[in-house]
Amino acid sequence: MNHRELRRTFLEFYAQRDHRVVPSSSLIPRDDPTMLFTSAGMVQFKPYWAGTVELPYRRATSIQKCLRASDLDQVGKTPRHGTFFEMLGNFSFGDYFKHEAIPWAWEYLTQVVKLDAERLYASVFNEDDEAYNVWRSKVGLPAKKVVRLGAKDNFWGPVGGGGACGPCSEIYVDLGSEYGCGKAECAPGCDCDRFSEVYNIVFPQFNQLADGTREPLKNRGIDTGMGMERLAMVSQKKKTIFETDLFAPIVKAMAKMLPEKGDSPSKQRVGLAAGQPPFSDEYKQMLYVAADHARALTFAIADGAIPSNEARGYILRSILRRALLFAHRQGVNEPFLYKVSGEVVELMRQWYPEVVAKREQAALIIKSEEERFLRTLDAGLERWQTVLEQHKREGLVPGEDLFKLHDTFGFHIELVKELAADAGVKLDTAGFERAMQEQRERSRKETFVGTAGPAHDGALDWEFVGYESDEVETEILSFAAVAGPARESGHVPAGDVLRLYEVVLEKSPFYAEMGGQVGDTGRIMGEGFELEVLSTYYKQGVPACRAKLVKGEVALGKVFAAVDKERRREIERAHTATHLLHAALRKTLGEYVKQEGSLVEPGRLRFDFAAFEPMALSQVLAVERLVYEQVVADRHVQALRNTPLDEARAMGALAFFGDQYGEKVTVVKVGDFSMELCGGTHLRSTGQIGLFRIVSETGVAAGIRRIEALVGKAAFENAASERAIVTQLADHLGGTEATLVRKVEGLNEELKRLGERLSGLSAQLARAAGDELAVRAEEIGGIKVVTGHFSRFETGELRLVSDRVRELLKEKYAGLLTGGEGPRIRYVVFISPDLQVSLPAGKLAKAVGPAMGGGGGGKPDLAEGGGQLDRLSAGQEAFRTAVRALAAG
RNA sequence: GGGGCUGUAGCUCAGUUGGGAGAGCGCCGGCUUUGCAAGCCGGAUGUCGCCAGUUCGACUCUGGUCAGCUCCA
Repeated sequence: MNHRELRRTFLEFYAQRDHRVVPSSSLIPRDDPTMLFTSAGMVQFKPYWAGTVELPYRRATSIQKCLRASDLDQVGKTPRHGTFFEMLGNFSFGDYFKHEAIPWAWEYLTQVVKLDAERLYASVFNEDDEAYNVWRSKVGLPAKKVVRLGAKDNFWGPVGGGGACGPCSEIYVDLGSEYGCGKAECAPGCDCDRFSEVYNIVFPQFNQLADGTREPLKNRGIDTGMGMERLAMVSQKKKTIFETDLFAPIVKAMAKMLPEKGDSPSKQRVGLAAGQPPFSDEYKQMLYVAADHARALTFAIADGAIPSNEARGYILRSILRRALLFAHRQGVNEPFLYKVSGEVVELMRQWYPEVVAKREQAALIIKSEEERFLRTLDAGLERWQTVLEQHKREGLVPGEDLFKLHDTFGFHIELVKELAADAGVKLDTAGFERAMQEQRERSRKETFVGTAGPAHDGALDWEFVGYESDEVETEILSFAAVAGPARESGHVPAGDVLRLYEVVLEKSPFYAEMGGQVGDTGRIMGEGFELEVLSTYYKQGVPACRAKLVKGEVALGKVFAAVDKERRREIERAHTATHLLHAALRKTLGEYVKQEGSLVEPGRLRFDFAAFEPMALSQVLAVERLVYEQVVADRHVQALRNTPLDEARAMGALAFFGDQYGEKVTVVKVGDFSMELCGGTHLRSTGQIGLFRIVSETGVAAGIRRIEALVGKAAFENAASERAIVTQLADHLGGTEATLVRKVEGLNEELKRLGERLSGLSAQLARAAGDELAVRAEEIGGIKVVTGHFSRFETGELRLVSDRVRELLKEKYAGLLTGGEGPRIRYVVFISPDLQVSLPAGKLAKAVGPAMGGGGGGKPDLAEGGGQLDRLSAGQEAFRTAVRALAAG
């Protein structure tokens, strides 16, 4: 079956069995900081087993985009490893269990995909007799084809920091003994490539808490995953996933597109253009690596990730770099992945409209990242050459240098190993590991590591009431003492305990950081105690207030909670303004403007969006004007809560980041100007924004622009201080505000003209002074000695004088010229070339300077220094004495 | 969050015991040529990332800071 049929038949198979077909969620998991990328099909369903949300359906099936970088170094080297993959899955939430899931999986593989049942095997968890019996009696597999395995292979999860987990049962395909290790005991679960796992059926039964303990799941059920790529591989009877129709068109297009270049190894390829390649193994590996990595990059970027130097972005960067390194070894030295990305889009456009929509942006981002890395690659290769020169003789490159290459130039040890093999030198890898270990410890030591335990057990019944109220009488449901970051706790006097707590309220008016809007601060007052709330954030799905105890002792029970109203209003100004800005950008630049990220703080906001080029000043002004119009029109801000997602879409509300929203959403409408999905807090009407000012428009990455703006009081202060500057400028320059610009331009020109005139005049004066000094030179023991003081000359002019004197006296001369009006003066000492060895100017200055109450130094022919005017004659005397001493011999 | 490297003309970069800011390309003007490619002559390019400190004197040394690259977390 081709990949189209596999997708269609799988979804149909389970749809016929009453499963809701759910679209793939974004590769970037919503509000789950423990995960960088969606790495399994079940990620979007995690809460359904936990029972923390209402179930919209009890059976679901999906084809989920996934990305795993954990086996990055295997990709391209083995038949079946990849970073990006599609996961086919069927799911049950408190509905059917092992008795249905196992036979269905078997039926799909044998009846629909028509895999040869003879080659299929099953595995179950050691202790799972139930699953074992289903395989034996219901499916009818003989005992020798059902293998019992340990927790390593057949106990699944949890994915991320915690959640659903349980035993699993897997279906393996025997690819044939030629793939195997040849050992007699080779069977499913063996490390070799013979038995390939295709269908993994997980039975989520437990909920794992952050501390590692497990409790029974509320909705036990089924969670399956079948890698699209491996399924295609066995269905299409290919040796590797890269030969399936998921990769072959990409690989083929790439082989055509890579140019024959210079004297690179790629030149040796024969028959490439015909697409019938006798590729070398290395070349083939490079194509596979690039095909996989281009898929990962294209999809991740389409979902909003951007290569960068941290966390998620860094994984993308590593992936991209790896592809380029493989290509580089094959003689490819220019950006090409971005073109491959286009092929990826072509192949997948039918199922993933989001990659089509973002294709230009993805290509742009990949290309600029490729260009950037090719530059560092050059710098690193240069560094490698110098290191190589230094250590070629002993034939061993020290660990420190290896670390440096890795640390500073991003040259992974694997790459350096290849380079070393070419150059015939060995590497001190032990020393390298030591240096890496040291760096790890340095980092760890400096990093603040989390707080003690969780402040609650995750089963609290709380409610956010901050949309309506700033203050509320409520209860503390749970609290726990926490350690502060090193900085926060650093100044606690010895013996005193820093009194920081995490507090969970039953009805909380405090907005917890989410969707770019920062968390609230405020106060919580209870019986005999008072807490100052420093920040509010979600911890395991529950809003927690981080608070400092300012009085008494914390206790559960009744409290009065009050948000810092003024600060909250400033935040809401920024948030409502963000919506206006977003809409104004779309009206000004075009509907293609897409929000990429946003930060909402008291009085200020940051808004990142996808755009192709910097905004013109006129566009910035147009956007500001549009926002202004909405502010003065005082539009009503309306929040439609609990709107079904489909309905919100139908209304035309802007939604971003794929489908990371729940089934019920809040739509925020500002008049008829803006409509977005948003869970944040807002003003009642736009007039409350007061003042909105864009303060910068910059680039943050290829294809991404960033606008920073101020609102309310901060905007007012900003305008006020600008006016103060303009007024001051006008005062100083003696013009009006209207003529300022012309005035400054004029001054600049005049300054330049005066400077030119001055340097011309000084040159003339210096020349004349030199003429006179040369004539007046006194003789000391055959050496022509020149001294002179010029109160209006600086060092530069003094040097010009000395140049003229040199020109006239030719040889056997020594000069000391001083300048400045005092009390501090400057001097230069100059010596003829024939005397520079016996009487270097630098040495002379060391004698003259101190004599004048200053210092000095310089080169043999010319030295400079400074001193006091009232000790000028002492300096000149010291100078003559030194010359006299030389003359005397 | 913690390290390392880099920051000099529009671009690519030189610039060591701290002591006159440079090269190539590009740009502007003129000349030469029927035109083009080019050639010749001349010219302007600069807060040496920013702020402090040390020093008689800082592109150079020290500290801080910002930006880019890179590694670790």
